[in-house]
Amino acid sequence: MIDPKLFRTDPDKVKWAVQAKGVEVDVDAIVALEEARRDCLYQVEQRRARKKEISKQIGAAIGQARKEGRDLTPEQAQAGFQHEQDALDTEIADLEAQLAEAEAAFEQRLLYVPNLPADDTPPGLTEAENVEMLAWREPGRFLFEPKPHWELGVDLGIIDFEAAVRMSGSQFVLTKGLGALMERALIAFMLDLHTRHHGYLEINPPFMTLDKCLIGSGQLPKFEEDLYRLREGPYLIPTAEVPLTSLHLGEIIDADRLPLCYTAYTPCFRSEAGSAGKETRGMIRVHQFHKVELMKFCKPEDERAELMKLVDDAEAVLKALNLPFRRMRLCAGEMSFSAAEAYDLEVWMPGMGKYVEISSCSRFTDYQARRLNTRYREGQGDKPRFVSTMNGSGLACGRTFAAILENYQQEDGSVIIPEALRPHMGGASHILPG
RNA sequence: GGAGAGAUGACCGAGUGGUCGAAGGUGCGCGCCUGGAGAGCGCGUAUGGUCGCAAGGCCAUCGCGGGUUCGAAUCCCGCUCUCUCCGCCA
Repeated sequence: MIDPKLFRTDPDKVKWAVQAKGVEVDVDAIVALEEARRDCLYQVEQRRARKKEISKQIGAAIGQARKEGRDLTPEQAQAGFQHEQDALDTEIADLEAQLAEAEAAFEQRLLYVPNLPADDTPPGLTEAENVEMLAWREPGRFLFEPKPHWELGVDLGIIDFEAAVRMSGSQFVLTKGLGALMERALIAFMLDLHTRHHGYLEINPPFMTLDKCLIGSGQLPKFEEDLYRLREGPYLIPTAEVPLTSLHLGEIIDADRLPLCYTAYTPCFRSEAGSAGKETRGMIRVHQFHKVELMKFCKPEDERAELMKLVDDAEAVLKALNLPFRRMRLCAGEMSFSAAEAYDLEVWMPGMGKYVEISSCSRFTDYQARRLNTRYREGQGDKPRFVSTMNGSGLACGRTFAAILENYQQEDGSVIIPEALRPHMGGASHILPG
């Protein structure tokens, strides 16, 4: 969440942010709730202070009497205060109810307020306003008509949509043979790259998570319908971002440990509500896919630089696989709810004839850290401050798999295996039809 | 799933109704001492909220949520988690 104080100190900035992201939030109503909350709090605290004072006096009187050897029962000590205490009790009970209501309403609304975009975020609400930062490698020229990956994969016998749909329903996919091996190789390759060369620590987290973590990273309460929930229990993770971001829930981290860089492979489960019929061909949009995620905790002042390094780390995978891509800076409205600054990497898909998102890298300022209460301490005696969090795909494996098929296809329908993956595939160099 | 034990500050650990936000220790910071280091000595060391220009005041927090009481770390109820034993299991 954003700093609740902003509603008092700079409500216009919040209004600007909400509008920039194209979100419907009544900021004035939240400001009013916050004021009501504070007013109640003051009233309650004043009465509680008086109550405590009386109790202390009673305690002191009893103690004093005991010291002097007099006999003073608690009832006698309390006698003169009874009336005032009763009055206070009634008032406090009443005010506390009001306070709880105001607080709950305020906090509830706060969860629906998105993060503030960075000041230099390109304005806009749609994909068309995203800004291309760089393009790496021209899309390859083909002397034949390149096929989309769903045709290639099926023809090569390494993807089986029908079997997956039969056993699990629409928008599931299954790989087999060299296809399954290549997916596994991609995971291993990406993890090796990030751990050995980019300094990330590998994490193998649970694939189920509690709602507090989903609230922490910003998926809940707003995007409940996108998630799979186990019967009355935890949810299946929609991305490794959730467990990774929750790694230091409630902790205060020593500053000299920062930045903390983590990478994790996990499957991702998404209901993709509302996307039925949209781009459903192939393995681009499915309910379950593999992803290697990158995630960092750092100090606020390092956040921007760390994000750019993280984007580089994600791009390194595409470069190592020699896949043409471009880097897009997302406009305000295209960024996720919790993000302040975001870049998408889009890989060229010759068979589909377009760029497809394969990584999304965002930084979240203290938005997630505030919800998860993850802080750091600069030095002994310093106040803890919220850490900055960021993450990015490095990369989505299914889409990378599809991109390899499409970019490495040959006229005879075979696919060359990228050099970088061969050590992970027992040295295989081609996937041949038949 | 069954039985038992436990959860206190960065850490260890005291505290079973009354100035307890919490003894003592460790760690850490500052100072003294020293040629220097160590030892020793002194002082200081939670978080959040709220009011205040500030100094500081006030409120909350001893796993979480309720209750009893004028007053709860301490008593009662529910929950969560950890540990031990039993059962089951990849």
